[in-house]
Amino acid sequence: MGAAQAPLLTVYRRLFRRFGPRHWWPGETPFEVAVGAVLTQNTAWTNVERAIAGLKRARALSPRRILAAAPRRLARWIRPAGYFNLKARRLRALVAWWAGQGNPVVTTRRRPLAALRQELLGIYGVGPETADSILLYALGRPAFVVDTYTKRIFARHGWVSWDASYEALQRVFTRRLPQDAALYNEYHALLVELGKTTCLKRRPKCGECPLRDLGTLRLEAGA
DNA sequence: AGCCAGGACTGAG
DNA sequence: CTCAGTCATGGC
Repeated sequence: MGAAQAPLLTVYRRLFRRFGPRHWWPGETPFEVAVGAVLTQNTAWTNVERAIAGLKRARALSPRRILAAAPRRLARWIRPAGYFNLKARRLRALVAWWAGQGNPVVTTRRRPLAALRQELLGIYGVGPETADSILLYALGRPAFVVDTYTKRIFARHGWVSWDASYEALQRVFTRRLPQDAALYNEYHALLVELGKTTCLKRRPKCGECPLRDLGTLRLEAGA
């Protein structure tokens, strides 16, 4: 530790200076955050907002209402989020788990992070990123969220390999940063902002990237 | 008119 | 295990 974690904190400070606090996750309650985590899978957030608005308009944004709804109806409410049939099923699976826990924010508080993460991964439609998003942004646990932007940004700078696995990429962060939910919260949000505004897929605006001159960090090799 | 978006599951090899 | 195919709307 010590010197090894410095580069990642430097990256963080640069992003924070550029973009400021992101106030993530957009969502009024932990339950809404968890729902959003499923709805946003491979989907633009603006579409997720419409879907959540649809649920609210139908007064259906609660575990009971979602579990009671017919699949068709649930799918119709979340239609703007895309993949609505698929996501209706995934949502139901997650909400069934959520309701079964009582209030997960309270009931999971003392459970080991790794075990809880494994349990989430066992839910239909919950993969690594969705699980970590729920852990971090709904449950306040220090689970670093890795997404396409994270990989693209770090790989494009040559700091990690393009074919690094999710877990490998996550370890780069968790092994070099303090286990701090507030830090992970802001860090991921900042990476998404950089990804949406600057580190674009086809036409990256590398000239505007605040990380441009950081040089070689070799985050994997040193780990 | 494509391309892209805060992925995950499935079946084939 | 790796990997293409699948799922679908809306913005640019």
